[in-house]
This record gives sequence, C-alpha cells and structure tokens, in this order.
Amino acid sequence: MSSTPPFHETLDLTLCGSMGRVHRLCRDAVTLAVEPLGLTQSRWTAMMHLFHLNQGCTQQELANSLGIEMPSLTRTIKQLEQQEIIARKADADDKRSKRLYFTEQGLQLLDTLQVIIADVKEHLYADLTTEQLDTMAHGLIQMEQNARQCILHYSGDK
Amino acid sequence: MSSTPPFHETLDLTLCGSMGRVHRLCRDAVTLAVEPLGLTQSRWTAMMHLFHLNQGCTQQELANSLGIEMPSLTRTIKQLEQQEIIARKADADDKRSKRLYFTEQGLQLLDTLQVIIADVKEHLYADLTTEQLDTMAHGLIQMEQNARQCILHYSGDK
DNA sequence: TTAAAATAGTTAGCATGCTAAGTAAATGGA
DNA sequence: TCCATTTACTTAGCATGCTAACTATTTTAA
Repeated sequence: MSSTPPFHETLDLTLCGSMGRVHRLCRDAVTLAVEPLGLTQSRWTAMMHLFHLNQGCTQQELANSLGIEMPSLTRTIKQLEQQEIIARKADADDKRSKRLYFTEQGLQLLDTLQVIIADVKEHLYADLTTEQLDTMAHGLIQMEQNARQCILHYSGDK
Repeated sequence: MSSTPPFHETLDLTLCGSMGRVHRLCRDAVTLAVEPLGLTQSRWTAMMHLFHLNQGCTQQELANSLGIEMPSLTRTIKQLEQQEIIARKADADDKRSKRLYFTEQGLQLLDTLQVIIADVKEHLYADLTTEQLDTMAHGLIQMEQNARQCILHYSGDK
C-alpha cells in the first residue's frame, strides 16, 4: 500500500491508542484546572456544549453535540442538576422531552469556567501551528467517518 | 491570539473530545472485527503491544508501552491469563517482577489477530494521506507533552 | 548491617463511556 | 379511531481508564 513506510507506520494502530491517551491527558489537565469549581470532565464538557448550543435544547441534542449516548449524558445531567448548575424543564409541547437551562449560579460558574479553559487551551495547543491543528481536526473527522463506516461494515456482516 | 480563526477554532476544546470519540470508534471497529476471537479492546491491544515489545517483558514495561497505569493492566493480564493466551512467569532475579509470554494458542490467536487488524487499519486510514497521518501523529505527540506539562503546572500550584 | 526509600504488582473503588431493556408520550397507518 | 412503531428519557450493569493504599521485594544510605 504505502511504498515509503513513514513515521505513522511505526505507530501502527497505536495512532488510535495515542488519541485515547492524549484525550485522557487533555481532559485531566482541564479537570485539574477546574477542580476548584467542583466540576468533573463530563460536567464541564456538558456545560461548554450547552453554552455553544443554546439554553433550552433537549438532552438528545446535547448528547449529539457531545458525541455520547443518552444514558451517558443522563448521569451527568443528574449531577449538574443536583449541583444546581442546570435545570431540566419539561417541554410543554412534547412531554417526553426535557429542556436544559443554566441556573443563575450556573451562569456565573460558566463565566469562570470559560476563563480557565481558555488558559489551559493555550497551554495544550502550544507549539502547534494553525495548519497542524487544522490538519488534525480534518483528519479526525475523516477517521470518524471511516470508523463509522467500518463499524457498519462489520456489524452488517454478522 | 490567532488573527485568522480557522476550522479548529470552531472545534474549540472539542478537538480533545473529538480525539476521544475517534478513539472509541476506532477501537469499537477493531473490537467488532475481532469479536469472533473472544477479545475485548484492552485485551487485543495488550497482545499487540506485547508482540511489538518482546515476550518476556515485565508488566511495567507493557504498561508503559500501552500508556496506561499498572492497575489497569493488571486486570487485563489476569483475563488474558485465564483465557490461556498469555502466561506470567516470576523473574528469577527479581522476585517482584513477573515476565509475560504468549502460550502456544496465544501465538496462534495472535496470527489471526494481526491479519484482521491489518484489514481494519486499511479501512480506518482510507482517504488519509501519508502526510496527514504524519502530521496527526506528530501533533498528538506534541499535545501529549503539552498536556503532561500542563498537568504538572496545575498540580504544582496546589 | 540494618532501617528507610523505592519498585513491582495487587486490590478496592471511582468516573465515564457503552448496550440492553423499560416507561411514557407522540406519530402513523389500517 | 386505535394499535404498532418510534422517540425521549431512565435504569441497570459492563468495560476500561484512574488514584489510593497494601504487600513483598530490592536498593540505598547511615
């Protein structure tokens, strides 16, 4: 296939493992930084996505944005609700749905969170050029598509 | 900071989330493919790394290679031992260490595993150029370093 | 030489992802 | 109209990562 086996070949499938490791490390870095706020990774991530989406979105929409399944989100939402950071309100039109809103103190926490995350982000992306980051982002998207297709392929074969 | 906010900016910290997602998807793809062999992600990954290292390495060496902590590996090794795929043998010189070897059937399974993984890998890396993969691999290594430093920074501040 | 520190591995228990299966509400077709 | 299907969410329980704390052994240093 490739006539000039380069760097990534030596990584083999470890490229995948490498992504997992970097993912864990990045999220550990942020989580450490926001520890004083009493937030875990899943909670601050959910908050950031809810902010970027829009208050009033459904859990399903937030789960899609996060790229996780509903049951994983349910647990996190429950915790954020107990911490009184977000509130669930039943949709009047569709009684199955619950719409998500920040509470007053949730909004205040969000502000602090954003500042801290911006700071950590600078550290994490240090020494990486814009072009590199773009290439990585696009590559990740391509691989995500490939993986989804691959999963269909193998589960279809059964 | 960046005067021309590009693609990755819109992803924000989601680059990290994206890596986590791609990691999960890739490993799910392989895990589906090797399901007939009765292997989970942590088990086939450990097998591949043990193959690339050398039989007879210690658990600590394998954990380093995998980029995971010892307790995580202990569990996986125990399972692989129960499946009689690998065997732990006490080191004669250092009685604390246990050295890892494939069993006969473990080696046979490894052969099959390699074939399947090569196939999946081709799917996963489809439409990605060698240059892209190289950039990604290097970027990941850089980010891993950044994250480790960042973690030191924030835990040192306490 | 012997007590303290470091190292290899284990166990216990948490965080976060997942699937499977259940409930309640909405939708769609006979 | 009414039953079957779909959809939104929840609950239960597994897989895999982690840290904290323990045992046993080795190394270091007084």
